[in-house]
Amino acid sequence: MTETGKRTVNLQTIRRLPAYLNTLRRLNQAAVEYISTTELIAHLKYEPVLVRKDLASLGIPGRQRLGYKPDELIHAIEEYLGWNKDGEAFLVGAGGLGGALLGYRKFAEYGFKFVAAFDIDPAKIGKKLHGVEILHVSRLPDLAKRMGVRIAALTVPAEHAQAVATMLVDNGFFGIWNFTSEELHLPVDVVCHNENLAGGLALFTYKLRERAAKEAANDSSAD
Amino acid sequence: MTETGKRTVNLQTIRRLPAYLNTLRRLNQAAVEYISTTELIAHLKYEPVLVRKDLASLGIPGRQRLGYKPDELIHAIEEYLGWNKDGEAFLVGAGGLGGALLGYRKFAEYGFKFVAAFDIDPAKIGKKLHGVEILHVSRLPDLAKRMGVRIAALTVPAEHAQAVATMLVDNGFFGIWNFTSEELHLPVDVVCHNENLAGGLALFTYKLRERAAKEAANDSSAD
DNA sequence: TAGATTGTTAATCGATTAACAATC
DNA sequence: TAGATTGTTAATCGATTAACAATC
Repeated sequence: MTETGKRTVNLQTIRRLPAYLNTLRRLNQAAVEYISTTELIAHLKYEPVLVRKDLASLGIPGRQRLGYKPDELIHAIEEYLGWNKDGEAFLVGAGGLGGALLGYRKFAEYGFKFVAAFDIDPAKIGKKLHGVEILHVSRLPDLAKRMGVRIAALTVPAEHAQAVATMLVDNGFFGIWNFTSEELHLPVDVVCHNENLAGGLALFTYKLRERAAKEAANDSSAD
Repeated sequence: MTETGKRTVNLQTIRRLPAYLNTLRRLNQAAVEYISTTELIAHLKYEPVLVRKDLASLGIPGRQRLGYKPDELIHAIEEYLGWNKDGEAFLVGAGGLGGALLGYRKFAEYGFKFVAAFDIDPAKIGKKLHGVEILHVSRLPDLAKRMGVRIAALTVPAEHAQAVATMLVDNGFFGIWNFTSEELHLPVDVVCHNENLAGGLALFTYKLRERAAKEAANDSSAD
């Protein structure tokens, strides 16, 4: 029974950690010695208990009446997420979304970096986008081997997603951050995380309709 | 008691609906008369029960032994999400991510359209990005009124997010699709949906670390 | 001491999955 | 009829919230 007991990581906690990290870093510049959940929720709008539970899972203790030491928390979050050591990834598909990701400044703060970008469009090859050179996909296998990169963000058109993903896996990649709307079929030991923009839009428009319905109900009851 | 009973919308179902919509549309081109959950899960990898529950919430019935009529489902999903009538929105912040959203083809399929984009960078004003003209933010209030647009996607730098959001609300906007890492403080009747890219990265890198840990465990037990 | 806070255990809520009945 | 499927009710799982004890 090699370490089988502790199975309870809250995935939503992990989703929230970067938000804590952002606010903590900002507040830390003011060089405060302690920060309480009360202060945190003034910026993030979570329930106080939720924050304390989230922070508790980092394993670093707060001090009653005072709160937590911000830099301790910051380190603990970075450690927990593995954002303390630099992660290098390839970007495949240097279109609109791909370009946006290459230009996304915050990644540097999170210890994440795109070291090369790939495309098949001859017009793009050889050009630089936000300081990252765009290469032809045919060069990917060789470069991946030489640079030891085995993680990639996938921002190709949906119809090529599966083929490109398979190619990546065949070349030893074991982590794919999938920004396409395609559900990828991959070996079980490959980590794949789907971003799903359409799902976000669905939720947003649904909330809008709900609001509209509520408003209509109020209007009719008001006369 | 005006219609208070039925409070149980599954938000995760809503998130998944676009995935069904995509596959259904594609399969519908093959002009099949019926499609079963068995066929759907060959493309999407959800549990069969989950699919049936999701589809059940649309209120349209399937036929035993056969499945569902794809075009019926398509219409029902569009209706359910409000994607049958065109939604017009402004985009505020024509940087990398903003540009990517303007160029995102799928939005058209979802009945969603950006009719104007705004920025403060003089170098961008007047130019067109993916067919959408970029205007100075100062023109936003007037245009919003004239065009009747009250929904916006927010892709400005984090430090301006709150100010711009407040400005939007002051000008009658009631829907904000927030792509910044900032948690916005807005009146309760304003619908705000956060996209949170950093949270996605956190989840992805966490899964990667988990995989690495598992692999290390396997390696040591293998010798 | 009184009060603000952490931190934990139990209760609740929401979503998924299991079991199975219904039926074409 | 047998078999594949829909569709529903109950069980389970995971995450949030409520209640409260501990303490500086």
